[in-house]
Amino acid sequence: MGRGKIEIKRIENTTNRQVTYSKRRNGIFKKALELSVLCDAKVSIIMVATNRKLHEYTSPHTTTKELYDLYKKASGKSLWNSHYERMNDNLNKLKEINNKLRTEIRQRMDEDLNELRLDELRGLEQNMEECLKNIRDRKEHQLRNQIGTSKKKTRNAEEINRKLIRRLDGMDDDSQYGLEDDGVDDEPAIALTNGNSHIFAFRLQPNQPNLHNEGGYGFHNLHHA
Amino acid sequence: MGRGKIEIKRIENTTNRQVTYSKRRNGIFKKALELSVLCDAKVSIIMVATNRKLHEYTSPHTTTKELYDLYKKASGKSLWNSHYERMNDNLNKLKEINNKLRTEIRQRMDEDLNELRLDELRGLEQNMEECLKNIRDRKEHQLRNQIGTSKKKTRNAEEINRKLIRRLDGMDDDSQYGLEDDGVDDEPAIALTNGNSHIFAFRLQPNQPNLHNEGGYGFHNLHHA
DNA sequence: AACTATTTATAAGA
DNA sequence: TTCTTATAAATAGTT
Repeated sequence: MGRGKIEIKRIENTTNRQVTYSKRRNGIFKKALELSVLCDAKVSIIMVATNRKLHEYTSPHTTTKELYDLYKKASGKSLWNSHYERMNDNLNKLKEINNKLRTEIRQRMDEDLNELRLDELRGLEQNMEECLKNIRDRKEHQLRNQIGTSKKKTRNAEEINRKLIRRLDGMDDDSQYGLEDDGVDDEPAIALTNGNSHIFAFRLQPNQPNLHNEGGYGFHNLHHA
Repeated sequence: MGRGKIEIKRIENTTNRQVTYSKRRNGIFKKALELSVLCDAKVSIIMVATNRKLHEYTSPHTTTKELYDLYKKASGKSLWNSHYERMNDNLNKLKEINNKLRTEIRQRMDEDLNELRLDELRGLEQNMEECLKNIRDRKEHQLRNQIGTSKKKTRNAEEINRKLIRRLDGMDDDSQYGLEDDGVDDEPAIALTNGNSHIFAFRLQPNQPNLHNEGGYGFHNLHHA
C-alpha cells in the first residue's frame, strides 16, 4: 500500500528502515487503539527496533504489567517462572523456615512447652543439659586461657621491665622514677605496661615497635583472629 | 476501509464485535510480522477481549518474556521496580534474620561457642539454666497431670465395678465368678476392667457403651491428645 | 469463510 | 521530520 508494492524482507537502507519503522509503528498503535475501542479489548504492545529504542502501547484503562500478569497466569508459569516468581517462592520458603526456627527457639526459651509431649520434654531436657555442659566446658576453657594469657603477659612485662631498668640504670643516673629494684614482683610490672606505657612510648618505639600493640591491644587482636 | 465507514466506538452487537475483533486482530498480527521483518524489530503483543480469551503475538526469534524483561529494564524503577526492590529487600532481611536464628540455635546446641566471649558465655549459661528449669517444671506439671488423670480413671473404674457387682449380685444367683464381696478394694476392680473386660463385653455394652474404650485405650488416647 | 466496495495505510517523492 | 498522493492493503457489510 503505497506508491509501489514492497517485498516483506529487511529494508537494507537504514534511513528508509527507520522511516518505515516509525510509520508502521504508528499504524499498528492506531489499529490497536481502534481494536480496543471497537471490541472492548485490552491490548499491550512492546516493540524494540535495532536501535535499541523501546516503544510501548497500552490500551486505555490498562497497564502493561496487568496484561502481562494475565498472560503469565494464562500461559501457565513454567516458562515465566523466572526472577519474580522464583523470588516469591524463595520469600515464602524463607518465611516458613524462619517461623520454624523461631518456634524452635521459643520452645527452648519461653513457655511454648505446653505443646510438647512428655517424651519430647525429656528429650529437650537432655539436649539442654548437654548444651549447658558444653557452655560450661567452654567457659572453663576460656577462663583457663585468660589466666594463661595473663600470666604470659605478666612475664613479658616483667622481662621488658627488667630490660628498661637495666638501660635506665646504665645511661641515666638521674633516675626520676625511683625504680631501683629488679622488678621481679608482678604488680608493678602490670601497672607499668597498662597504665603508664604512653610515658615510655617515644623511647620504646625504635627498639620495640610492636610493644604498644601487643601490650594494649593484644587481647583484642586475639579475639578477632 | 470497508463497505462503509464506521465510527470508532464500542460495537454493541456481540457477534459483530467478535467478528471484527477476529479480523482486526489478524490484521494487527500481520502488520506486526511485517514490521518485524521489514525493520528488523522485535514485537510482542498481548490482547484480551471481553470474552476473557487471550491472544498473543511474538515476532520471530523472540519470546514474550524476553521483551517484557527488556520493557521492565527500560521502563525502569517507577511502577514495577519498586515492587521488585521491596521484594529483594525483604528477601535479604529474611536471609539475615534466618542466619541469626540459625547461629543462635547452633550456639545453643553445637560448638559454635568458640566465638563467644566470657560474659556472653555467662549470659548464655544463665539463660540455658532458666530454660532448663522451665522444661523441668513443665515436665513435672505434665507428670502430675498424668497421675491425676490416672487416679481419676481408677476411681471411675472402681465406681463402675461396684455398680456392676451390685447388679450381678441382684440378678444372678448362680455366681460363677465367685465375686461375692462389695468390690470396695482397689485391686480386684482394676483387674476386672483391664484384664477381663472382654468377658463382660456383651453384657456391658448396652448400659456402658464407653467402658471398653475408656478402660482399654484411655491412657493411649491421652498420649496422643 | 468468501467476496468486494470502500476506507485506510503507507511507499515514494518533495 | 512532515506532507502529499498514488497505490497497496485492510476490512465492513454482505452473501
